[in-house]
Amino acid sequence: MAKKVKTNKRQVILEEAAKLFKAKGFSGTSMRDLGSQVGMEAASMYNHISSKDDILESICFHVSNTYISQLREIEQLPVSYVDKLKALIQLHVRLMIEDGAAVSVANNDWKYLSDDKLQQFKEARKAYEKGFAELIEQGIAAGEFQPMNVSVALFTILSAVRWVELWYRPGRGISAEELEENIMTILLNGLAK
Amino acid sequence: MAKKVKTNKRQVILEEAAKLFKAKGFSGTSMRDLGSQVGMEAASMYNHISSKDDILESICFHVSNTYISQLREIEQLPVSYVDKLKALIQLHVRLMIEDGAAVSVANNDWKYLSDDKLQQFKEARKAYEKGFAELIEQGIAAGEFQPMNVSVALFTILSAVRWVELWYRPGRGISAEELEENIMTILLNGLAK
DNA sequence: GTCTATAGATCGATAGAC
DNA sequence: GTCTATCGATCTATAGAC
Repeated sequence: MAKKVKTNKRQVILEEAAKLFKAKGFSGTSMRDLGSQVGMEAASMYNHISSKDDILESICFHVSNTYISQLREIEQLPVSYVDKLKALIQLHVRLMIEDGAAVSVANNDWKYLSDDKLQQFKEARKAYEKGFAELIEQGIAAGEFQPMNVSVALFTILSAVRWVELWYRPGRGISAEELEENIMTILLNGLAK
Repeated sequence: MAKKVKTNKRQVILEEAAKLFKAKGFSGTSMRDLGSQVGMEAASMYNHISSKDDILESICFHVSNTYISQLREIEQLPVSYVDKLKALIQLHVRLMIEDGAAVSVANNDWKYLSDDKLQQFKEARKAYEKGFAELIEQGIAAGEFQPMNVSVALFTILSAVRWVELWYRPGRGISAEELEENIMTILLNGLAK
């Protein structure tokens, strides 16, 4: 017997919630808003999720887990630091394009996580930033990058890829590949001639 | 008779509101929260402001007006395009450091502006981006910048300075000047050796 | 101009019928 | 598992005493 392809209703709720949270913020989105987007009464959703906080947690940790596991893979690649940095920039641009709403929520609404989950999320983010920073540090030590303040470099890179969330639309006349290339060129080679 | 130095209570409300909106978002901040921060009952603040939306509008348009008027000045300077770009990056870093809470609100909570004000704000932002983009375009035409996608360059620059809002603390062991220099170097010359 | 009290709307979440 | 109905809390804003 073929396994039933389960269109998990919880998953639908999480996806619509990410879109609404991105558009109106976690606090600005009511369970009634979300219900009408999902096609359900607010009360009915509680058969699939346990609370509004539950939704936020699922979205945020799904994103942070994805980033961290991908970083671990990139760290192990037998390539130059320049290529590792390129791979990371590519990762950010692609996650932003493929799962932009969830990434946006993890970037902007994580602060509404309840106490212990907030702590967990901050630690996950710190771990990610630490791994990323080490990669930059090693790249400088290896002579592949200019000597510079590692924190400034790290956050400049992380921020430079974040605007994709606010700006990118499929019909904008630029493909994901072109976008990655342009951003990488600016970050690696600079704007000046 | 000396003119009374007016410690405008409205101004205090706006400043505390910017801090709270930055920390908890516009929707996540209640008038009671704000009142207790200001040292007043929520109801009493309505003698100084007309609504919660009024507060948000004042903050957002104060910021957008500042950016636009400064851009107009920089446009008129008799210097190279590289120096104009440097002046703009400096402007962003300094406004972020000096008035970070308000800038943060204008960056993140403008979407809660009510209909007509939202329209106005979007137009102001578009005007700013247009002026900034033209500066990049002219710099490319003058041979000072690498030929590249102007929109990508614009938003990479704008984003690269935004993280300062999330990261900068006076005691972080880096001055505003060092910060500006580091960011300018990365954006103009790139990370690669 | 600040307060207490509260109107009126809306919030997250639950109870219980079906 | 979805609905209607509603609880109790909290929201913005106003009324009116002082």
